[in-house]
Amino acid sequence: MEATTKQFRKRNAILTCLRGTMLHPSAEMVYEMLQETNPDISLATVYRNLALFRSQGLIQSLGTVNGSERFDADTHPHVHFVCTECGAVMDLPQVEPPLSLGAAAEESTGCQVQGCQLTFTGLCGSCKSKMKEETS
Amino acid sequence: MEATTKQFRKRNAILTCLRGTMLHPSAEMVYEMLQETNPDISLATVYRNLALFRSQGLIQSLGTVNGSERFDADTHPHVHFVCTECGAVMDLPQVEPPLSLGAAAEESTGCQVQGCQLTFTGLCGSCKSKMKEETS
DNA sequence: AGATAAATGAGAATAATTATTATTTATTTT
DNA sequence: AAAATAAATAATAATTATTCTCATTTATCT
Repeated sequence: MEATTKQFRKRNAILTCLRGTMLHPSAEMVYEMLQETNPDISLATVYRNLALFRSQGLIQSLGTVNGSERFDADTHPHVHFVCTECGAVMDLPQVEPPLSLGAAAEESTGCQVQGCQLTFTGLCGSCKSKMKEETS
Repeated sequence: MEATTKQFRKRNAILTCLRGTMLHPSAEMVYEMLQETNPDISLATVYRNLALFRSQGLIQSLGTVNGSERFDADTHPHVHFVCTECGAVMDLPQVEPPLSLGAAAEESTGCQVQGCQLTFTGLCGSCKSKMKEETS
């Protein structure tokens, strides 16, 4: 038990970090968040384990925002919003992912659909406010 | 007229190339496609002008596939499919983009929605076939 | 305990993209 | 039309995110 836990201490810290945030962070962001509690984890280990988790289906990639790949520990189908101003990525739990469209896609193209990603882009609440201030 | 045309000869070649393909190419792919007709265009010029076109709203980015950003000269809302095996990006004109969901997103979050991107991932027809062969 | 295997740290290597600078090309001014 | 100014480009250096390498640590198995 104790030994087993210790073996994956860093690995678990990375997964726990990702599961405990709503920021949909990049590898670098995970690394920085871990500095407080686990300053002995290297950036390479973060990258390595994120790749591992993804290959295991434990996490998903949301694509890149401003050049950096963003990750999500929630692998259930759900919709995202990306702020083009500040790069924030957030869930839109109020919006239903249109999974039914996947079947239509398969029928019409002969592709085999495995995943679906719906992302809205625009200005988040706080960036929208800032824009108004600057104008007024 | 003549002079004006000449001034933007390379710029136009890049936009024309993107408008004339269904491949949703990367900057590198555009560069390679242009080699036949415009071997004197440098890769930097391709990058520079793609960034310009995007800032002007003439083209859109579809995000990165296998590390490279892909572009689309069709800025109307439409759905895409990305093959996780070969990296092909194709339109799914049969699938209606769920634009109405954008309003719901705005109401529930206070964000200002400006764009919407729906992408299905999986195996394209030809990669699906190859998989079957290997299994049989 | 000794041998084997897995995980990690540190930094080098890679690949995509962006920035810099000199040069070419076009436009405007005189 | 010549000179001056501005824009676009080529070539390449610089940057940034990510991956790879390898020596070292740490754990597991015998």
